[in-house]
Amino acid sequence: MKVAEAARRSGLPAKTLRYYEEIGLVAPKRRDNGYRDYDDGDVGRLRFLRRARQMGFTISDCRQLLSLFEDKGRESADVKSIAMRHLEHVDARIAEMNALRQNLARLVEACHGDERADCPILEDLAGSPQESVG
Amino acid sequence: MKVAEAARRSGLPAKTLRYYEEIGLVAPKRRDNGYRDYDDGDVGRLRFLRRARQMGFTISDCRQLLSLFEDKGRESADVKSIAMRHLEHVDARIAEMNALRQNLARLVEACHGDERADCPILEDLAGSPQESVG
DNA sequence: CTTGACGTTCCAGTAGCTGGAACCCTTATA
DNA sequence: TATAAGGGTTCCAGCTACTGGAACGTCAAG
Repeated sequence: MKVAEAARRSGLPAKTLRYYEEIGLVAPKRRDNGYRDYDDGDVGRLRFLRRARQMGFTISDCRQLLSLFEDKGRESADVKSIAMRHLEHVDARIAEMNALRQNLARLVEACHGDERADCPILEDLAGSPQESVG
Repeated sequence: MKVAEAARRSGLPAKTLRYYEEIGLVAPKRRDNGYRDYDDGDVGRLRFLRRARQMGFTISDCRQLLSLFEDKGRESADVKSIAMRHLEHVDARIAEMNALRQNLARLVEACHGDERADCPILEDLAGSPQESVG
């Protein structure tokens, strides 16, 4: 099938399919006229990539996961190790975001938000003059 | 002061100071020899930017916040509006991340992670063959 | 033979820096 | 006075993971 059909079936934009070929993730055959020719296996790999990306795996992770997916002699420990590393990364990000969120919410609440110039948000960003920067 | 000292006092890398000048955020004077010459006001603006960036504001938001910071006739409502929009954005991201985290944790738990090829993580990423995509 | 819908490649841009090359300025020392 | 060290400068490339667009090729229908 041509790129538009593979895009429809995989749920990814055609542009992304071309990009994935460029970086060596999914390389379809070519027809005589130069058109890409995706088969069901390619579509399966593309769907796999779409879901892995949705889960937040990097392209580099996806490359390894896809290779494990194709390798019938794989060990599930290798897959789990990638997923666990990613989970730790996600947890760290969530913790950061939550901390940041608390700060931000506190400032938003403190700001009266009217026509006056006085603003705790700006004051906080400016910081106290004697603070150390290290 | 020269760029290294301004970097030290603001807590930002010298590279970032040059970048911020390039995009028109903080433009120090120049000495005759072409060296950047930061004053205390510049350092204040740089610290402000560092903290705003730490809070997750985009450079575009930072530009507006900095301009409000400098404008003594500002209305705090304008600051609060930017911060609230950012807070909503952060909340949305946190919600996404939490959902993703649940999925990922479930899969990691389900995978025995040993020498066997069988792996629920890969199965999930591959998806059920009859699932709809469109 | 033209039109239109597809396909192709290649280049640039996104956000926010970061690294590095090639070169300039200043000061201290041999 | 030559030179080396340790700043400074500019400019270009690269990072992630695409996305938009230009310029052009291919194919089926009218």
